[in-house]
Amino acid sequence: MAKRTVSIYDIAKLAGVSTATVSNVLNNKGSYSEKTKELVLKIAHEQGYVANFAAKSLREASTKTVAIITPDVSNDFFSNLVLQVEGHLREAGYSSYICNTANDPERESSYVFDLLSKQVDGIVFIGGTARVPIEARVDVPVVHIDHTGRSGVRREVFVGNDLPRLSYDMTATLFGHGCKQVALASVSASLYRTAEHDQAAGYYNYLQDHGIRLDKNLVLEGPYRQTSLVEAEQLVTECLESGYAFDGVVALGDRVALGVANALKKHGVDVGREVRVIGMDDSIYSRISTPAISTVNRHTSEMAERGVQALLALLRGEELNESTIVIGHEVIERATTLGA
Amino acid sequence: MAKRTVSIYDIAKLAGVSTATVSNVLNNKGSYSEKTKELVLKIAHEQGYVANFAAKSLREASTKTVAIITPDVSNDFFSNLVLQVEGHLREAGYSSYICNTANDPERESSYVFDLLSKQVDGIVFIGGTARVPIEARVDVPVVHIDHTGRSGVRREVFVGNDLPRLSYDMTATLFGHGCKQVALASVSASLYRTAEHDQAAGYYNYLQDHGIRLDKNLVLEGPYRQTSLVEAEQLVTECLESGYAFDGVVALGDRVALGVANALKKHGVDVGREVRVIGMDDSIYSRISTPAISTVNRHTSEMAERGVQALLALLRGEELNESTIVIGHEVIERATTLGA
DNA sequence: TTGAAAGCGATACCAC
DNA sequence: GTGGTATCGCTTTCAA
Repeated sequence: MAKRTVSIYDIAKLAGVSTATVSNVLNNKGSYSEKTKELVLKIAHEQGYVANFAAKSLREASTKTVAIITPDVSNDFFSNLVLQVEGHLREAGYSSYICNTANDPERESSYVFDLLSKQVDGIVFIGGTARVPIEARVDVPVVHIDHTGRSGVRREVFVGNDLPRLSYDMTATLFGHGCKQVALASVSASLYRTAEHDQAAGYYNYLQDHGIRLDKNLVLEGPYRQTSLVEAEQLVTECLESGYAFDGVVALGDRVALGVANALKKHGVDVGREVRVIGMDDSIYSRISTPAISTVNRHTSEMAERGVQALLALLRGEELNESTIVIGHEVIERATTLGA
Repeated sequence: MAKRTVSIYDIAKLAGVSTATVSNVLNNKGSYSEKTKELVLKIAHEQGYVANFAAKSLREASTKTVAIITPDVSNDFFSNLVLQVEGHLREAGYSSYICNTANDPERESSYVFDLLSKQVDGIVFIGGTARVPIEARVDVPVVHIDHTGRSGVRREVFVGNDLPRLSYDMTATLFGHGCKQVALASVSASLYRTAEHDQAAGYYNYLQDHGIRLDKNLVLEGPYRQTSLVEAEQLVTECLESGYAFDGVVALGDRVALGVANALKKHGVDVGREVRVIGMDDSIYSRISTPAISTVNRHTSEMAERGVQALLALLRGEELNESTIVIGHEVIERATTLGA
């Protein structure tokens, strides 16, 4: 701790060699004698040398860092994706900035500028909008995971489920159990409706395909005010107290489903028999609640993996032949639809 | 997009001024005429200029960035802390690296080296160990939130609850309700036992203070294998099936408490009346489960706030007169102890 | 008010 | 196998 910071230059002087040689040794590049190598390494270690990342990045015009931008890391659907993406990137030698926008579009765009300044090599959006500020000249590759909408960036790829189909399957599951009046429950931030819109589509499509008349009183939509759980509970309570009847609920999210189930339970409804409920995400919420909530596994591991694969390919400068990667999904039935 | 990247030099040339002036204008420093300012700003905007952070950091030997190291961002106790810390830092003009160690000590120490290389201005540890690798010459300030154990860093401060006292209060709550046989349930990674050790202490202390004999069969400790919830469920099940009786459980964590409650419910026990359970963290789990779980609010907002305050003070070069900041806590009683 | 130039730490080309 | 040196983009003295 003699000097404020020990640089490659200090090592060079101490070892009696040039900075070029030190750099070579430290990076396993070029050529040097075994003897020099050992000496340099020894001194570097003794001095507690740590490479200055800023200098390296400046010189190389690359940071080996990518940004992961997500609306809410405290939501475990997103946090799991973030963690997996981060893990795969790490294996590939990339560090990640994890950026939480708290569903705030302004923050999302301010992050983009900030990250551009930080010279990230790529950006991964998880959830939220695909709203890259147009003034921002993003020329790094961008991957959108569970995202909808275009952003106008040159090199970008979308990875996610077929959302209309996913909710179609949810709806079909309920009708398949003999439900006659199926409600839709959705809680979302108004500014971020694109994904919810796609998700709701499957519900509408199913009704249409089967000649079932849409009852707008059974479309329970609310803003994301407090937590989706509480919000959903309220929506269902209001609906019940208005006297509307239903025997099935397609809930766009497990937390929403949990809120729905809670409201029903409080009204003495036997969830799973009298009213069937299906959520989406296969989160821990759906597993721990009683009764256990039927849901849809969205194959997030695959999303993360394919997303990172695509990003790495773009980073390598490869051209991708598909700009949209569709990930499968799977309905998981539990007590709230099986009634077991 | 004519050039690969537009630098301060390009702006200077276009505006017919020097880089020094451009730098001044862009940073509101030094002095310049209103006219120059407007011209520079206009050109910078036109060219889509974005400051190169690496160059700036290199020059200033400061990154205005701090690292937040945490064992598990998918645990909402930690993720909430992380988010709050990040928010406060952001307000103070600092960016954050969020680093997830996945409870892996190797990763924790590799992060430290990595971050040192990235020239972070400070480090915030949340949860986990306080194990800063001794070979690492950390001379940036370090704040430990909900952490125990010293690390040997020069400028560091600890912020957290009085854990022995916290669990003492939990235990007291159960005995206060007339419980006679109170068990302790704890799930933790063996490598990270320091915090759990402190937490368990309160339970032991209470028994000792009140002349209650410790029954080791009622100490339910398990490793963190799958999830603490499942693990706890298993521990309690085993205990019940071995024929040990208890009428109260101090669970070190809400997820643990939830697992305990689930196991009891499955065995037909009326949780809250026959057996009282108290968890810790006041997480969403304790609120959404039925019956609602009694818990301890650990004042995480205050932890985050005081922690960041301390870090900022250290960053400013101030000397702190206290190296340990104790945050209060509060028992929140719900159905699992009130039996309502 | 403005500018010339040094220097932060690392890399890489090109001589030797 | 080794070393001198220009360079990345920016900030900051010190002069003008």
